[in-house]
Amino acid sequence: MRYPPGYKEKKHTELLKISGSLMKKNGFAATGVDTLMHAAGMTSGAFYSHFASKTDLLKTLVTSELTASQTLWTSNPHDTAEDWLDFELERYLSIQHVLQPEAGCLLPSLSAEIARADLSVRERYEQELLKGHAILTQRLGDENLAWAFICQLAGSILIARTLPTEELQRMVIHASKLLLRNALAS
Amino acid sequence: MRYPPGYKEKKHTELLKISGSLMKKNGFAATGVDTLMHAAGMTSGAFYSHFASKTDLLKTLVTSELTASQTLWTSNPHDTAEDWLDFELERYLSIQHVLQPEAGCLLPSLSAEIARADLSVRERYEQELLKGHAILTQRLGDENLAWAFICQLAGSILIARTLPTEELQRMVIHASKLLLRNALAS
DNA sequence: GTCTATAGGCTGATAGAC
DNA sequence: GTCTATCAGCCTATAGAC
Repeated sequence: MRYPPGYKEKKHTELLKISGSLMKKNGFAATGVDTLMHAAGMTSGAFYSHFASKTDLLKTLVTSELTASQTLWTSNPHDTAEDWLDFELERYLSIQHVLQPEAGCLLPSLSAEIARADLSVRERYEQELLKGHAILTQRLGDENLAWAFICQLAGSILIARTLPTEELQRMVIHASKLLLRNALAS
Repeated sequence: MRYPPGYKEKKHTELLKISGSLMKKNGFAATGVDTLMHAAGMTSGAFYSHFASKTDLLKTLVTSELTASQTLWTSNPHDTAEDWLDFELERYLSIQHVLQPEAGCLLPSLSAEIARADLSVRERYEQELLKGHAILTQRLGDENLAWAFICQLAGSILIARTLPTEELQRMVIHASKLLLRNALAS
């Protein structure tokens, strides 16, 4: 059977999208190659014509997911630093983000597993995180504040997701917004 | 073979200590029953005379680990709110805590997996987290600030651990300390 | 490029001897 | 209470047909 030109690239992109969703939702270790490929309408054997190993997928995923996040940030329509940041806070610290890890940021879902991964994965991650940090530093005018924002954002979604009631989840993201807005004002 | 009275309780406590270390270091899903039991000098069959299932271990672990963290907090020797908090910030946001997950807090290591666990696990987690939140609220005098602190602390250690160089790790925890100290002052 | 089939190993969990 | 032995199922990865 022949495949049209560009087919592999298209499938590759599709695999990254599907595996991103699955792994953010269920975890990297908990998501098997077979499960992933069947969700993409293929069988496990075809996985290795796209990725050298499961670790290679994680590496690729780190780049594609964090690049997508940066694109989201740069598509923020607001100009002034205050409006820009307010828009991002509302989007990131939303109950939707808490309830839908599969559609959300990589950081709260997969950071713990990335911290335990190969150096090559962490170096790729560092590279992308530094780009995000640079964008935020530009808006905040302060490198330290930018790092603290990243930690607060990821930490809030992470903790909110562990809690069993939406009431507490809302309390956590609300509290986090208050702290960050206060940090901006001072 | 007979076993002296209190032997099971002693082994049970030992198992919790060892499994806590292993799972904080390598992750819950990634740590098998066999690996865990051999680290404790036993074989896998004996696991099930201590815990009904692996999930049951996680549930028990949540209580024992977070209780231990609360004990640490309450053993803080300082009286005034400012000194008490400064002591905790220095202890939690230390490079040792970044480099030694096996000896550190459960939150940065296992929150993502707890968020994906059974409701029974998350309810147990909620119960303990609320106790910690209450302690912090008492010191900070503000419920929202207490939630935001918890998120910032866990998030900072989580993100720092993903980074490949100690230089960046130090930068992240330093930035986090600055934000929290600033929040205290205002 | 994807398929089926399969290898070898690890997983969580159980049964029965001691 | 812990042991050995074992189960069925899943895992990552590979070989070869189409």
